[in-house]
Amino acid sequence: MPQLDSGGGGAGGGGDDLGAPDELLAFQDEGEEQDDKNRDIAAGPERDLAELKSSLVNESEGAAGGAGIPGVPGAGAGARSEAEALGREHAAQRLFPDKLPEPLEDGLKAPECTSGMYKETVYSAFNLLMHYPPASGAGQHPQPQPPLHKANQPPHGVPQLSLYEHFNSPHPTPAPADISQKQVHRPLQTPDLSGFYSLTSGSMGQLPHTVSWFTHPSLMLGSGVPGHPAAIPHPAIVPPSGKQELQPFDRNLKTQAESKAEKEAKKPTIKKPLNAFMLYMKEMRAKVIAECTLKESAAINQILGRRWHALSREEQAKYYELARKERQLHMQLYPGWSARDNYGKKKRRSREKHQESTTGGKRNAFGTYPEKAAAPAPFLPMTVL
DNA sequence: GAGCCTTTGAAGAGA
DNA sequence: TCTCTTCAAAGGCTC
Repeated sequence: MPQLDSGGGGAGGGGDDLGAPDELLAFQDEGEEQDDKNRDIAAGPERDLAELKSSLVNESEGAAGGAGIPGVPGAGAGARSEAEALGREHAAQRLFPDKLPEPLEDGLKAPECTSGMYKETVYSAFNLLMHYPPASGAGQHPQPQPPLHKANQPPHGVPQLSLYEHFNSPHPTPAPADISQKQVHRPLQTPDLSGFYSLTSGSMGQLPHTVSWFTHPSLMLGSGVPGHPAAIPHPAIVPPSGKQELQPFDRNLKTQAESKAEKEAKKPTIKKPLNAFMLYMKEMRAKVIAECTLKESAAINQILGRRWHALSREEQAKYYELARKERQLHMQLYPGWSARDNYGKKKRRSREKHQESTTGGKRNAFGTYPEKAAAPAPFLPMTVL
């Protein structure tokens, strides 16, 4: 479905039915955009890069002055020209030292961006893709391959693995314990995990073998992994708000309705599978941070967004395919899960507040600022005054 | 400490 | 069917 081969890539070949139409659409669109993209890359990348760089300079270096206000379009534009002048010379080199196919050329780094900060142990695209087979046959499951790097160890020390990484890691054992410290709910952990890790596919039949060591209450209830004695969650599962559960004696104080509501609220959240860009971002974030000594995710994401567009079709196809695999795996792990489950949980933002204050200027989900701001909000329960 | 910012893509909701 | 909205990650920042 995801026509990954159509682009002459060869990265595809997955024959699954879970391909998202978006991929095809994306590529179709890019078929046209690609020209622009290539033109962009070939003709004037430095200009764009310089602009981006300058804005980043404003944000990162000039943050104290408050000249660059992240999130406010046009903010810091005054300082931009100055920064442009300063940064134009180095921008392209510094931000995009990779005119070559990016993810696989870690060895090339702009000198000014490699001030000893870059560490190849950080999750890199290479690392991720090493777990991802070249799709030699349709319907085949990926064979775990030895990673080039020893560990996926982000700077903060907590392994951040995608589903695919997680389940295909040849050394999955330590991950759950570490992850659980930060973001994973561990409902039924037993001390006898070592043997559990080594379980073979068994009932999980078609999943990679490493999947089997993972179970979760939701899984055990609904995914055909009945009777597993222990649960080892994976990165997609986090406790709500990352908070500790109430102690039993606390619960006794609650009314039944309250406890029920609480119980509902305390259900571990199953996160959405990462899309292609998210996977790409996760891979390249550390690299950008290292190269440009940036830490603000907003700025980093801007860079990554541009880099994403600068990627070749084949390179993007890798991530689309990877994302498709993640979705497939996610689907298998949580058959009953729907994105609806998390809908509205996170963003209870005061949209009314925003609309009141920025009528006409609020950025929509597509990152643009629609002129017709008077468009009626589909649901605004609080607008009754 | 919750939420914002910023990106793209997937998917849900509603017209 | 189309448009709009929300959520995925991330970490500094603001209130």
